Amino acid sequence: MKVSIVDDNELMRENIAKRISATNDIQVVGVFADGQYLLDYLETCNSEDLPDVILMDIEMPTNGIYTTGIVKSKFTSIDIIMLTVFDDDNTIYEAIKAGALGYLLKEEPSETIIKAIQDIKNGGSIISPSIARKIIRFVATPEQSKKSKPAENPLTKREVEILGLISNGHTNPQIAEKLFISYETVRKHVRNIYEKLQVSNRTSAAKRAIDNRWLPE
Amino acid sequence: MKVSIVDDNELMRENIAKRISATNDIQVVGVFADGQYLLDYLETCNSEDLPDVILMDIEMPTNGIYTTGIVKSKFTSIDIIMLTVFDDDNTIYEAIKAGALGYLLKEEPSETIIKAIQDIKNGGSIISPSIARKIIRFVATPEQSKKSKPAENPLTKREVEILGLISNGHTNPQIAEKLFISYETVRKHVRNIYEKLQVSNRTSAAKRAIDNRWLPE
DNA sequence: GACACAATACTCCAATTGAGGTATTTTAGG
DNA sequence: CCTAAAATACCTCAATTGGAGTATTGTGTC
Repeated sequence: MKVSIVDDNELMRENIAKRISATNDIQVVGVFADGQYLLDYLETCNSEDLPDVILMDIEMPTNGIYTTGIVKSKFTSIDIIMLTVFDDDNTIYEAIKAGALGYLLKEEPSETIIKAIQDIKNGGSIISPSIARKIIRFVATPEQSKKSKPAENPLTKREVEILGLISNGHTNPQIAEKLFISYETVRKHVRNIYEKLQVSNRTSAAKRAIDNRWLPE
Repeated sequence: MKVSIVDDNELMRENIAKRISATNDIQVVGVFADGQYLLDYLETCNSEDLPDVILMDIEMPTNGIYTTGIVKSKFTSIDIIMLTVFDDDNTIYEAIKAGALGYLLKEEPSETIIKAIQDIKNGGSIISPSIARKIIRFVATPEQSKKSKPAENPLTKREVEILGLISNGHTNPQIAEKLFISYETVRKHVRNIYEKLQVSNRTSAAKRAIDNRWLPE
């Protein structure tokens, strides 16, 4: 299996290369100090010479996340494992979005890196435990709480109900019919809604309701 | 470290118990055939006797995902590792949502299970490689493509611009002023929008625009 | 340069909406 | 039981909106 390594620290990349090439089914076919050097190299490669797996550092002039995105878009068969010291949520998230299939901290022992390379071509992903925990937390976080917290809803139950119908594009006569109340009553509710929300038309009110997730899905 | 095991297969749970209790910092303090039995046990426990970690199977009368949710809500200090044969996306996702911090397939060797138990109290998570791959794919999937694909946008650039202002609650006179065009022209655009979208009021039009993500964020 | 389409602008009419009231009946809590 | 809030209902007037036209001026493409 052909593996390339990208890391701006010379000692580190040579060290990793030596450690993993001791395994007989792994062959290091390229060691680069920057993402751009890797990209240049890949462009010159015959497809049969392309690496199967790339171990990618992040902090480089042409950074590893950007490089990962380019590699995955141009060479879909190459799998990428991030090998870095970064463990903040955003870096992890961006790396995965860019297409990384594994994420290891540099502190991992050689056997783990080697297992990651082998597993990745088998459809598996190896992730350092502390990184895995952060990814799990990310998945467990409800969609809406990732965004800003909604404002408190000052409306009554009936008002929310009517605002929901407004948001769906219903007119006042349609709402009256649907709720079995008079047209004038609907209008009164609507005006009360406007006053509470400090708006003066139904589209603004609908926007507030949607933005704040006041309406049931 | 105190570990409990929940699995409806007697052979399996005894087997796991024997394998992990060979490690001297792990002590099996409860083995249950169903989630409900575990919950009953936890209720009777003094807090100092509660397990630190639970290995949880999924397929049981009181299923493991439900049980996980209850345990995490009542006993926040207990960490839960799923130990199961299920590897479908939805089961994994639901387990994580319920609060599982680790996810292992039953095929994993004893050392991996033991390492998972030790790591979890250290702030790490161990996930079987094939499961990890699926979680990574999940995180990498763009938010919107998890939902239905948006319809093709039949509107012109100017129409989209105006629909955007409508969606923000602007009136036609306000839009006219903002775009330096006449009020009557705005109304013409708006009517063209309605015709193309087959709607007859601005709130419906705004809803379509938002639902289909036609507007820039 | 011809042609389609987008963008601009206007008129007229009817329906809906927004803003200001008042008033009665339910509902929920103390 | 009493009271406050919510829900109901109605009136009036002005502004905005929606629907139906017509017409002129870019703009880009073949």
